[in-house]
Amino acid sequence: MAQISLTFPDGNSREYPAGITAGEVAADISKSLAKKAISATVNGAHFDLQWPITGDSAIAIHTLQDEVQANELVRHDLAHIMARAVQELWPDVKVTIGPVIKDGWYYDFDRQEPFTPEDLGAIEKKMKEIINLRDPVKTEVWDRDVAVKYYEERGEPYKVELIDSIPGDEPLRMYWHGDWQDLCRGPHLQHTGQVPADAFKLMNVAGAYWRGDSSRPMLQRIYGTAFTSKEKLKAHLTMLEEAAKRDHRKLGREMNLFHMQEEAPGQVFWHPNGWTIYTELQDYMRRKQRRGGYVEVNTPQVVNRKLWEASGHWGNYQENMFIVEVDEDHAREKTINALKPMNCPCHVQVFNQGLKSYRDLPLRMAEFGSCNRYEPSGALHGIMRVRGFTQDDAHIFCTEDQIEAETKIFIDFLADIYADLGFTGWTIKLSTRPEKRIGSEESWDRVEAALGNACKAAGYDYEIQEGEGAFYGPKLEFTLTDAIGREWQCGTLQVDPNLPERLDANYIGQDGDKHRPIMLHRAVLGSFERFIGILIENSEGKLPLWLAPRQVVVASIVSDADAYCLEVVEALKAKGIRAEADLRNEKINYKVREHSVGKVPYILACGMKEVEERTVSTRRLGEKQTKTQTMDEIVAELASVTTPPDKR
RNA sequence: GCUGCUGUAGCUCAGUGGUAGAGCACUCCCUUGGUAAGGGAGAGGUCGACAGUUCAAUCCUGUCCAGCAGCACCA
Repeated sequence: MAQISLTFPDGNSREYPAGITAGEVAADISKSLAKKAISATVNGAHFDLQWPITGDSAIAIHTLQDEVQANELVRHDLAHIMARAVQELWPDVKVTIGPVIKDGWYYDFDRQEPFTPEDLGAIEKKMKEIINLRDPVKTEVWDRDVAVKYYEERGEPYKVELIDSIPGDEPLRMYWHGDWQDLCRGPHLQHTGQVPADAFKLMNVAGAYWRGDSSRPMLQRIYGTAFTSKEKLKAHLTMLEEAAKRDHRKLGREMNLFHMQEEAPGQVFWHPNGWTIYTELQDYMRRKQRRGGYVEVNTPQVVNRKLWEASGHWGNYQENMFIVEVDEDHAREKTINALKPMNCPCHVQVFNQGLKSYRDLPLRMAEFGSCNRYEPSGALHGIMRVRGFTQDDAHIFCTEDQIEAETKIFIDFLADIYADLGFTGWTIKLSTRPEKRIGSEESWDRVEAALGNACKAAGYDYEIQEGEGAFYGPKLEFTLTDAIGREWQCGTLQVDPNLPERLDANYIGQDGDKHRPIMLHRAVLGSFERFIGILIENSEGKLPLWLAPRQVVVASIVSDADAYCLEVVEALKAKGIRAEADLRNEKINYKVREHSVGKVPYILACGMKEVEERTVSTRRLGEKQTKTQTMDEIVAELASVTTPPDKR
């Protein structure tokens, strides 16, 4: 038999007969490795230990210590083990697919009755039994016809459909965990006992459409989370609890920022505290935009359907619009309007007033545009996904030649704002031409290149999302990473030659002829509502000083200090600081606790000592240490730390 | 929109086929206390809405509304 040479990660290589499996190689190295080995990477691809190696290769044998591979295998085997457990408990349940996802896996089942939380407990118990069986994992390559026939006989239509969708040249692999069998690409562990039995947990059940298609049957999806050790599972569960503490819906209530109620689903009732954040952020954005060369406009909320027909929204977006019918007296027919879901058509109307010259371009037209969209009920989520919201929207009217420069200017503008708001980690994605599109290939070539070049010129890399652009033009998406690693797509820049065409926008060029401008739709925050939700979750409610709704509370320790507390509050207010007094008949411990829970960044306590010395006892949120400062000192300090970043 | 779950006091949640309870918050009283909950008393609810079953429904059934998780959606 031919010999092959296998090179190990340490650079050493050994000769083996061709067709040897990674498991046999592990056994050749040591008995303990043979036992601990879970899989192997051969020439960069991840295989299980049963896979024969046919040529010279670089090989690395993995154990549970190799986090990346171990997580994948453990989660993948757990998906199979769970499916087996479910079928052992309820033999009539049909299996579908069960992939590995971030932090775990899921498996979709077709079953008449819903799974209950008690069922999850039973499944988990059964899974542990299966793990303890230490059933060897076996694999075979099957002929398509055999596999189809097998699944047809077993009444597993979903598997048959899956086989049909696997390309004909791809071998069909079958895997066994004991007697239980599943169609699977692999790789898998040596035996079920290699799964750490105390490092997984079934999380929840939810509906999911077969193949992600809302016109197809809804299946029941069970989610699980798994790691390579009990400690890592525990750390993950703790992290989930931490994330729950940041929930903006919970903090919004606790900090008295806003509420929502049945009569206005998906719309926000902003309370004084929340509205303070909103207006501070908006004032900041307005200052930035003015300095960034934008003109600000404001356009109507309720607009006749004629405009939406002309813009194309009536045809493409109608089910997402609030339609308003007005039955005017003596009118022959009802007037039909729609609440604007976007600002762009209205901005073109402003652009179209008066004849524009090439000298007017680029024209950066901004609006804090209040929009209403009839979002599907299931999509609503706190203030993050709402039906009424305000965008930090702008449209840049320009020539095609100006796209690159305008894009670069925008990226710099956005980077500056994200930095001011405390987000340093963010990425750019460039979405390119989709299959269904308008416009010439040459124009797509030029515009996509312009966006890419602008990113590079601004000093940023970007990831390409092939085919994800709008039908009329490519776009950039700006995604920021929050304090606990979650990603939020906020900023966007979209190239649009279509709407100016539909709404007949034009300008007089240097040549004296009429020309069509291009529109760049762009936003930095996205919507104020969603962005404030992100700010709350990112900061766990401890907002930057300049955005904190209540910046200082001056709390009296004894009632004889009340008058002095009011004097301190007045001195702070005179500097524009949001200060209030807490003169309630409560102990200082109580007041400190309450305002700490309420995320007030500064608590100034005053007793008779402070009254006599004209000082305050300063305590910053989260610090146990207090410090005594004179009134002048604290007023100056707060005036400085509450200054918005663009005014520093 | 789809599947499942949930809806009881301002908040967090118990509970029962015979019209309801706790803790915190709130109001009042006592207490003037030095940096994360001092003590006492009181007030507060058409039990999400509408139908049905029943002598009787907050509880059982149905429809609707809203929320939660996931899916789908986010021209």
